[in-house]
Amino acid sequence: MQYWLMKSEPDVYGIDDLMAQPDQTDHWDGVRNYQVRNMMRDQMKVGDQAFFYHSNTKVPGIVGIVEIVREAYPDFTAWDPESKYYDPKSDPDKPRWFMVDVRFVRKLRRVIALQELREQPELQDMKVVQKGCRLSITPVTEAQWRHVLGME
DNA sequence: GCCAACGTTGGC
DNA sequence: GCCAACGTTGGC
Repeated sequence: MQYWLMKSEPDVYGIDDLMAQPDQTDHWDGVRNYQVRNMMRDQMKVGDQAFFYHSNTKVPGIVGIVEIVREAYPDFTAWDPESKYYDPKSDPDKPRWFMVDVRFVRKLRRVIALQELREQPELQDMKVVQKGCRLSITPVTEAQWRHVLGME
């Protein structure tokens, strides 16, 4: 089992939006970065767990936990001209972009702010605390996962 | 294949 | 809203 951190802007799609879905499950659409696509497509497995992270907000940080419940399949928003994720270069016969389905597991008892993560010597190597990290999905080691939960 | 220009991300 | 970081695009 692997661990991940998945970023989303709460103004666009926050953890409360996921909780409001039927089965508290939704697809993670809109990934338009090749590195992230490759991780999602090649490495993410059903049963993996991920931190749900709120970015671009007053207090960015980890707010909850989700689980991968469906492995990568084509991101159909790439073919929808009405979607803001529309990509005319994605050929339905050879999909360029992929998404997974995630299910809400729980909220953390409190938000663990990016600032706090940065203060932890044990988390120096965590991708999300590194300068200039713009990937919306990053891997988390088991040690990092446990450490974050210990801060809750 | 280089690289400047441009666009996006996301913390602050 | 600013701007640093960095990915993508496209001319050459």
